[in-house]
Amino acid sequence: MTLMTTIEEESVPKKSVVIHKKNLRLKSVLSYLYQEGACTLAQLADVAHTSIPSVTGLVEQLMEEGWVSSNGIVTGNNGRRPALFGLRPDGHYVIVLDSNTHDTRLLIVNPLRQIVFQRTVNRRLEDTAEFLDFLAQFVTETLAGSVIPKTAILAMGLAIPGLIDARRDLNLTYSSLNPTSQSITAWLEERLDLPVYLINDTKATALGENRFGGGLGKKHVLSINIDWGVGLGIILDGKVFQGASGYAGELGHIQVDPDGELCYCGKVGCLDTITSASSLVRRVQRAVLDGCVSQLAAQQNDVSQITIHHVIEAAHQGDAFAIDQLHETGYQLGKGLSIAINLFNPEVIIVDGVLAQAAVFITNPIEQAINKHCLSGFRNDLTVEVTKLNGAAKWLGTHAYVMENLFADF
Amino acid sequence: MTLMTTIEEESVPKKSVVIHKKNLRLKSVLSYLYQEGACTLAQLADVAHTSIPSVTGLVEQLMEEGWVSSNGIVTGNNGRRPALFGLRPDGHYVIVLDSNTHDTRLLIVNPLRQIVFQRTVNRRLEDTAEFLDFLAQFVTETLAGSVIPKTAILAMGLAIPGLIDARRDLNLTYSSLNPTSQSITAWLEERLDLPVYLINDTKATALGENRFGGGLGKKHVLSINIDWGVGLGIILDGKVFQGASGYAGELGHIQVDPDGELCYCGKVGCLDTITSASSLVRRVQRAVLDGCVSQLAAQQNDVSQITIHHVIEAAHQGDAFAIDQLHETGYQLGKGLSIAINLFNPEVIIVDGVLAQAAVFITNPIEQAINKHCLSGFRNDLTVEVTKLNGAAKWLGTHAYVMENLFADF
DNA sequence: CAATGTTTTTAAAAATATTTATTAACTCAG
DNA sequence: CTGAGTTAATAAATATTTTTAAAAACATTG
Repeated sequence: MTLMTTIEEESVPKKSVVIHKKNLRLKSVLSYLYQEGACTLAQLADVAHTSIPSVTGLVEQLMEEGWVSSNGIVTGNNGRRPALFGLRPDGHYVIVLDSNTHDTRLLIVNPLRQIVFQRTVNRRLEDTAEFLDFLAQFVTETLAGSVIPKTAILAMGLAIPGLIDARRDLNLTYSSLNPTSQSITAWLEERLDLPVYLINDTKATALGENRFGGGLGKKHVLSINIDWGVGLGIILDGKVFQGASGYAGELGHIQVDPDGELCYCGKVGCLDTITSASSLVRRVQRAVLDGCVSQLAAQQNDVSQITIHHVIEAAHQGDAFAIDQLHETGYQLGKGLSIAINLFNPEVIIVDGVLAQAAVFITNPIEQAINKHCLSGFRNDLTVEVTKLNGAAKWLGTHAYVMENLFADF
Repeated sequence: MTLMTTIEEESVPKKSVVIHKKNLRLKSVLSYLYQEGACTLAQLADVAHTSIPSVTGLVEQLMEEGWVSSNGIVTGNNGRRPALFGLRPDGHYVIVLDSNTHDTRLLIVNPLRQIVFQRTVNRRLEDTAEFLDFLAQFVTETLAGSVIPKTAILAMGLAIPGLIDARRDLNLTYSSLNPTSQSITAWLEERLDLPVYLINDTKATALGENRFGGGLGKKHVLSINIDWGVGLGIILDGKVFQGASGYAGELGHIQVDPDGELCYCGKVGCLDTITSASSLVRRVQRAVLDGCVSQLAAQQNDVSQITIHHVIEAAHQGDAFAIDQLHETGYQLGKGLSIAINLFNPEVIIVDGVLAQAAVFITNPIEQAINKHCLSGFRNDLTVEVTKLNGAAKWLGTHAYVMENLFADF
């Protein structure tokens, strides 16, 4: 599947510099249009570092290829109004597949980041070889049943949790997923006949926040995803930071308590064991059994029914016990985050995941811990925010990851 | 002071794209020549993404401006031998000023990274307003006494320890250094009539290692500098990582022991209090007083004479006590480093500073700790090395920092 | 030692991009 | 509602860069 009419000749071994430069300009035009929406030729000439006549030619080419369409004109300005150009919403769809510990979700997203099709299935990510089969089948089936023709789909992005080897596209945590002699992406690409991009879910969330959420325009962003564990997504210099192998950001498994609980990773006293949403719920359940004073005590006869949502709900209603519990988790999390802050010196920290709904009940204790455990210099340039994307950060980030990689491959 | 005959016109508000592109090409040619030494036109055309006739023009221009000279021809190859071009060693000198807790050192370095003049004065970095005066005077005096004309000097790089605000060029640790209403660099620039670049010493060391030492060609490098404290220098994507404000990499002040010693930073149980060379010496001195079995016990009547060099020397001679002490420091350091590894997922860790002389006596325990505290994925792609630059990493890195910034400003 | 093959350099031609100038579209004031 | 003032798009002219071709420099080999 070709991305676009390649400018390249058939049998030229070394890419000519003029083609290389033209591709570079096409890439920056498309990236800019993707990020900013409709733009004028002047703006595009600016970002592509070229002249208006040149960029006019590029845009014409992209219009012929179905990427771009004329998109009205600017109003209100003085003088002649510039024409606007933007990505076309039809065609060039990307599949975003999000498989996590709750369910599996497939989105078909257009270049304007609108969801044109959506399907969720109640099957959670499993550490089995069959699960990849399921994913491939799920995609194939869904596509067969949808009105969107396969040829209109450009690529797929797969966001999953776990330690992902970004060079070999393997998942070290859910290692049964890895095909015997191939990468996850190569396996899926073969089955689906589509370019596939693999990204860790937390990294996708961070990218989504950086491109379209609270971290918009910021260079260095940390995003924490509090769910089963604590995931840290890192944006440095406006790019997803992967590290040498793709494992960067394992905050959940740094040791914070040498005498702590045994973590599922095999080590002792990991941050995960203290500050994840699941450990919070476990603590609450135990306390309710022990007869604590709280509206959550109403569930005393079946504490297993208590979920993180109940705790957050209770806190919002003023339940002191719930607030204290969230405070404790937030404070411990903030302590762990302080380490990351000392090392990364970020501009924003964005709280994502289920605990984001706890709003100030989680950000306040985090800030408190940061104030105590970081030098003042770090704090002055730092804000702690809760996501405003309402859970969309992950798929938005996955989509952006796919699109930006596609553009980069020109 | 102009870097080179600017191609820019006098009163053009918006830089024309053709000038911008030419400057970009000049920059990549100069950077490449600086990094690689002598090159052929074909190589330069390659890195500048342009044609050979074009790069020939650029090189001719740089030769006229005194940057570049013809540098012999390649021998041995088949076919016509290409001419080599390289930076000229005369002129375009850069002053490297290194002020630390031991002494203050001034180097004049040519574009080939050869030291053409050197002067060390036995005055250590002080947290006083007068110290900046001293630095300026030291530079002025030295220049006046040297045969190198002031006009041949392009810029100065100042490497100092401490938390440096890279956007405002202030030192938060040695805060008395900061001029009342200016940055450190602006103040020095005014006094010396030279562009001045400020860089944290550990970051300079990391850059030196990445460009010319063990981290050569690697993308993600951590360099630890063990001296009075523990400094972590971070190279990500081949660039010095500064973070939002320039504070990135404060490994020394993450809390590793909540019940530990009080650190000079005001917090408790910082890594610095456990793993710095100075704390190691303190522990050794105490043990010697307590009558431990070691060749170091010979100094029992005046333990204050025992330095880190004695301990390392003893270890190399097989002294079990010294080896144990180094092991303990290395292991604790490795534990702290494991956190940074979990977050940065680097390719190499390079040990610098006085403890580098301890060689395997320090790297072995570090590796041991990493093996215990990091997931296997991280370890597989990671090596721990001792610097091979013999203490030159810092000034080499400072020089590279200045040169690369100068080129970038074209 | 000349012929052949290889690679760099230089020169001329072709392609491409940028500037400048012109035309078009539109406000707003009088 | 007309003309001055603005800004955008287009066209023509200019400049630059790349490509292609030819020449030069050198090694190898029969």
